[in-house]
Amino acid sequence: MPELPEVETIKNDLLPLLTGRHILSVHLAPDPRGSRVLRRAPSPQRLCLLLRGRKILDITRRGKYLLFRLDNAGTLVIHLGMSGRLFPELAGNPLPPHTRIYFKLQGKRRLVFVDPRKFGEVFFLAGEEAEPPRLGPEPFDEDFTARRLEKILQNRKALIKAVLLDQKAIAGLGNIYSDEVLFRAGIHPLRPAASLSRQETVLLHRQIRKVLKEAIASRGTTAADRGYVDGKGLPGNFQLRLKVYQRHGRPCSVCRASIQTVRIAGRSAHFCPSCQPLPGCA
DNA sequence: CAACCGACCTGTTCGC
DNA sequence: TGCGAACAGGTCGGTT
Repeated sequence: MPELPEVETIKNDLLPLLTGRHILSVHLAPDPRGSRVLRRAPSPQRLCLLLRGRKILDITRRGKYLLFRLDNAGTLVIHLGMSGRLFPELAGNPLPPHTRIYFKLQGKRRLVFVDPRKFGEVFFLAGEEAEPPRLGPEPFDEDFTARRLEKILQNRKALIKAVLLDQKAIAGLGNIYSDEVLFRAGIHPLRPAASLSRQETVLLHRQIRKVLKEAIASRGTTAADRGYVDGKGLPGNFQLRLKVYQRHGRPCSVCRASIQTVRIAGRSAHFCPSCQPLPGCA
């Protein structure tokens, strides 16, 4: 569930604590069904070999992925999945429940990856600027223009909500922020992506950046049923600013209409039927 | 290839 | 009150 703002917050928290430090060793928690956390990694032994003794030069983010740049021209990649938490803590403390992997670091800390639902993943990519494949443009990159978004939407047959969730189209949006962005742009989630006007596309582009920026400033969203915490173990604040997500049946903060839910692309989409009208429907 | 759907996973919520 | 069913969702892989 951590989406772009949550991953960005964690990255910013970890950056001053971890850059310049060495990874002393890698430890995999025993798992009776095999280690799902390394399902895409080379192999536990090979990963250990690649990481042991490496210095963390920098930490960056691409979409929802955290990228640890290492001094062997390689990149340790971590995706938090639905329930993943990543935080440094003092060695010697008991490992938290659902710890999948941890890294002993230079100094008295270790970096712990906790993930109850096992959707998260750790792997290694060769290359100084390697990044996970098949990701669309980064919302804050210069080349993500309204024009580029227009091209992305025009070529799609899917609904706008489904396209916003597709990481190959745009990287970083998940269910929370796609709902919130559509609300602020006044666009119904069931609209076909290709049906948006130029004006609507420009508005959507603006709101993607605006909502993500606000959410980063609020240190992410810790929703009712979600255990997101930042790199310091603290919850975010953006849940206080949500307009539609998980507000089914409650009054819209703008027009007081009842927030509704519809199923799209296997996800629940929340929207205001009055602020986000569907053309052709009364 | 784009679109769609089931599988993965477990803590929480819902319904009888 | 209790217990099982349903739900939550990011990504992958298989199918159409």
